[in-house]
This record gives sequence, C-alpha cells and structure tokens, in this order.
Amino acid sequence: MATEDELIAARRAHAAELPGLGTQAYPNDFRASAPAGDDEALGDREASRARLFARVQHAKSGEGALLGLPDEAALAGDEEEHWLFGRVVGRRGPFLVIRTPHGDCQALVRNKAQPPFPMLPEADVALLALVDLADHVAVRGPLIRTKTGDVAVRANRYRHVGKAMLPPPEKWHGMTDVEKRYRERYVDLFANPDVAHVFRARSQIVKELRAFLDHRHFLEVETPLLHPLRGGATAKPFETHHNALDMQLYLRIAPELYLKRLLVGGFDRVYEIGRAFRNEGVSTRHNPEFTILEFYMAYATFEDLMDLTEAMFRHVDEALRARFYREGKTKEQWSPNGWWDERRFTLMQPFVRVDMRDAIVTRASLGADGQALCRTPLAGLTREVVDDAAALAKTLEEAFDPARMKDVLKGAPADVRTRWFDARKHLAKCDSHGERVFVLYEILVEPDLVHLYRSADGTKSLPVFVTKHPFEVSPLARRSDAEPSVTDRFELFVEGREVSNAFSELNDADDQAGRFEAQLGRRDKGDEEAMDYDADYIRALSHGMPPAGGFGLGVDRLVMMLCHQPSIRDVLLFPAQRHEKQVVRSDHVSVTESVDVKIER
RNA sequence: GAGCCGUUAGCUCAGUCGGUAGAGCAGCGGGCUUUUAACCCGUCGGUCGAGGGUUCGAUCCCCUCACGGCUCACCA
Repeated sequence: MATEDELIAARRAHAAELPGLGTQAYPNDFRASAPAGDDEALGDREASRARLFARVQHAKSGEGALLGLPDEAALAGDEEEHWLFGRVVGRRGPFLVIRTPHGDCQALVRNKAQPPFPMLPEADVALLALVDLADHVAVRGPLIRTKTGDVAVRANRYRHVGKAMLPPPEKWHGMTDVEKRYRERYVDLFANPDVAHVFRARSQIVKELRAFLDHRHFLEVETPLLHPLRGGATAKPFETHHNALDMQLYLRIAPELYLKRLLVGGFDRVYEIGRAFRNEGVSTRHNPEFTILEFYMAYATFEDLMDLTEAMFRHVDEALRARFYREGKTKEQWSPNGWWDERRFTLMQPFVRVDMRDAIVTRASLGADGQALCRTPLAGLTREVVDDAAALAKTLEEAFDPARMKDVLKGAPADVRTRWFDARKHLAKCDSHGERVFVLYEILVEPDLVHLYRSADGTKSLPVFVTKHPFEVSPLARRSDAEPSVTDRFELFVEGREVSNAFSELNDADDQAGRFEAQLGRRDKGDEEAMDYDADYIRALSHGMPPAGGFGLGVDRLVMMLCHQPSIRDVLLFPAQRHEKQVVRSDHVSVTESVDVKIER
C-alpha cells in the first residue's frame, strides 16, 4: 500500500477497530485541564505536562545531566506520574516520540512482557497496535533515565486521543515545499517546530509593544476598518459595499486619521495595533493585509519619537532575547549567543539620524567602480544646489543626460543602471522641487543605507532615521518651522528596510485643507494612491488638536527583523495565496486537478 | 505589472545526452524490543503540474497555461 488513498485506507482500518476496544477514533473524554475519575489525584493534566517539561529541561541542562532521574530498574512504583500527551511524530524501538507545545518528549511504551519490567495493560497494548504517526495520544507514568542517557516517560497507561487520517510529512526533512507550507500551515507548524517558534516570538513581540506603550500611559483603542474615504496613507485600497446603507466603503489603508480625531477628543496618548489593507503587489515584504502599530502622543515632536522608538525597539528585543535565552535550545538561530552576533545590524548603538538632503549630498560623491557603493552621475553635488529648486533642476538635467549616464555607469552592475534609468523617468514626472529631492533620495540613498551607516568596527549596519522629508511628499506631516519646504518627519530603516514612519502631526486645519486639495489634484492626474478630501477630519482639526507626534510601524517587518526571517510570509500564519485548484471530495482527500473548489459526492 | 527559476511516489530527493522512472522515509507483512533520522528481511506504491507541438517514440526538446519561489517596481 502506498498511494495516498491506500495510506488513508490503512488509517481508516485502524480507526475502525477502535470502537471494539472501548474507545473511538475521536474520543472526547480526554481533558487537558479538568481532572476526572482516577486521574483526579494528578490534578490538572496540562499543569502536569508543564511540570513534566520543566523537569525534562532541567534534567537535560547543565552538569550532571539526568543524575536526578532513576533508571527504569530503580523505579519503586511510588514515583510521581506525569501526563505526556500530544502528537506522535516518531517511533524508535519501544519509544514513541510525542510532540507538544512545550517540546518533544519520548515515552517508553512496553508492549511485550520483559520481566521484571511491567508492560502496559493488555487493553492499552491493543490500542497501541493501532497508532499511526501524527495521531494524538496520551501516556502516563514516571520520568526515567534511559540506558542511553535520555529522558523518557515510562508509560504505565496509554490512551488514544485523536486520529489523523492523512500521513504526516517525512520525519527528518519535514515539509519544505514553500507553497505547501503556506497553504497547509497547520502541517508546517507541527512538522517544522522552528516555524512554530517564530510565531511564539511574534506573539511576544506584539505583547511587548503593548507593554511598552501601556507602561507609558497610552490608551489602546480600536477604530473602524471600514472607511468611507481613502486616507491616512497613499495607497490603493480594497473597495467594498454596504448593502443596507448602500454605500461604497474602503478597507482601511491606515488608522491614522481616526486616531488623530481622538487627540482632538482629549485622549492625549492613543495607540492601535491592527490590520491595514492595501490593494497592491505581493512580495517578500508585502502582503495585502498586514499588521500596523500606530501611536499618537500629544505634546511630543518627531524628535521625541526618535528617542522613544529606540527605547521601544530595545525593549522588545531585550524581552525576546530574555525569553529565548531561557528557551533557546532548538536551532542555532535561536541560540543565546547568536541572538545578537548573527545579525547583520545592531540595535545596541545609537541609531543614526540624518537629514535626507545631507544624506543625498554625502552619497552623491561617494563610490567607486567595483565597490558595494557604485559611482554616481552626481559627484560634486552640494547642499546649496539641493536646496535651490532651479539649480537642482538644471544639475539633474545635465546629470541625467543619457549619454553622460551611460559613461558614468559603465562599470556598474545591470540592476544599478536600471535603477538610474528608472529614476530618470520618475524625475521627468516630478512637478515640484520636493518631489525631485525625494526621488533623488530614493535612488541615491535608500538602496545603499546598509553600506553608508555602519558601526565603528564596520561589522554591523546601524538603524537610520532619515529625517526632514519634503512637504510635497508628506501630506499629513507638520512643516518644519525653520524650513517650511520640509516636514518634521522621519522614516526608520533597519538593515536597509523601512520599518517605521513618523512625524510631528499637522494640526493647522487650513494647511491640512490645502494638502487635501493637492491630493485631489493628483487624483485628477490619475494617481490612484492619492487621498480623498476628508472634510470631517478638517472639521475635527478645526476644533483644535494638541501638538503631537504620530508614529507608524510595520509589525510584520519588525518581526522579520527581530526573528531573522527573510520573507513576510514567514511571519504571517496564513499569507495571501492564489486559489488552490483542487477538488474536495467527500472523504476530504484533496486532489489538485480542476478549477476552484467544489464538492464531489 | 516585468525578468529569472522551479513543479518527478503521501513526504524528502535522484534520474533519463528522447526508448513510458529510482532511492530514503512513511505504509503493509515478518523479525528485533532502551531507541535517538532505531535497525534487519520482504513487499506495495507514479496519468514525471496541465494542455498542445515536434518525433516511430516525450517525464526529457519546443510552445501555451496554472501554481509557486526569487529579484525589480510600489509601499509598511
């Protein structure tokens, strides 16, 4: 037997025998947390299991490992019994390997008489004969040290707890096909323990973000996901429709404008952690729905927020490290020593803070052929030129002359040349000085942040706050008092990836109204990402919003960064995927054949 | 949206310079029963992603499609 159907048939045959043995394929009488019958003396089984794993861990760690545990032969019969229950992921001789949320532990299940060792009761032996890999089972017994020096629960009892009808992935390699892993995350999670680890870490990261903000007296709020207008970010929204109200709605692209209304309402410090939706491409850094943290803090500026951001990142990272220092034991990526060493960036040194225009000037003249930093067609660019609209336009026209670009970029890799010629197209579409500065930054600085800002010894990249974005590309940020052409804003990049965006909020209703109008102008020119004019938001600002700093963070990207995951899909339990083409048959076997999902009988 | 790459047994992978495919694991039968990817003997298992083309013959070459991965573009 070895086709999938035959593998399933074998499991069904095993399941069919269970009722004759006084149980069933899916019994409902095993409780992890409620004592029952003769188990009462043991109390809470889940607590018992947790104690078990605490002992297992203790036994396995440090000097004199396992010295506290008896050999099976030394059991007196009055030792404390533990419940070990979970999924069977392996069989080795007389041992079952049982996977639980706390980790794996093996159970010694004696199904043959071997005096002087007690074997399982006959009824349990019969049940054990029907076990398939991936079934849920439970055993109870004392903890022992095996002959080869490992820990095991010597089972005095064995119970069947739940049947698995589909065979699990290969025991050693697990499930590696990435498409399958994302589609069948439930399998990925039990077959690949490190994957489950990432999601435990993610849970803690979110908890620590909350703890950090709660500690500073921020109020957690929930604002609408269904928005009547597009606003709070420049992005294409998903559209939907409310039948009873007969109105067009958008899934929110950001909670920003609602949160700032709350500042008007008198909540000085608010935050929201929730989903935002953007109808754009998917990639290793983009999912159509993602988790965003935004917080707003009255009487703070973007400069205060930079300090707060550094503290927040370090707080979360330290909490995570502390936990995985204790639990770090499975794979090298979670090892305590590797926590910081293996990273290509460091959070331990002060983050770099650089004015976007200074960064442009610095980068323009750097670089050489064949180096990580390539030569640019803008060598010699000065801050005076960057600040002067006419001079910059003229300089760009010369620098982006195709013949000249070709000459300068002769030694550069193909992708760099492509980038520069793309930038040329973008520049052509700019109709303001600020937009040109921003394009320059995107082409010159952003791709090379990792190389430009490094620790003193050069081994790690430093997080960089890029500040003072042109006001034309910052429709919600406050203008800088000293330089009205730029805003009091920063974007934070870690290892070259943008993780957050923040600014001193614009609370001048007239200024905001003008920016909304500018957005409408962009919409008329075909910009699908432009915001709507939000008259209610203008009304809210007109009632007076305290001066404030606002902050947005891509939570998924933070998790990627802290857990060293290269793709956003590795930190999302169920990343967006196209429809799986399959037939779901009445016996629940899926076959990749026809289009879309239908039920056959 | 563009470029590149991938899809072979339930799982992990070989392979065929074009002659309809192999291994390990899982399964089944037996042995062993303190193993550490348990082991030993035997055995079952495949429309080689889908469709079309070239060919005496295609899993292999060509085209189209589906799904996926990576890179780029946009953003968080």
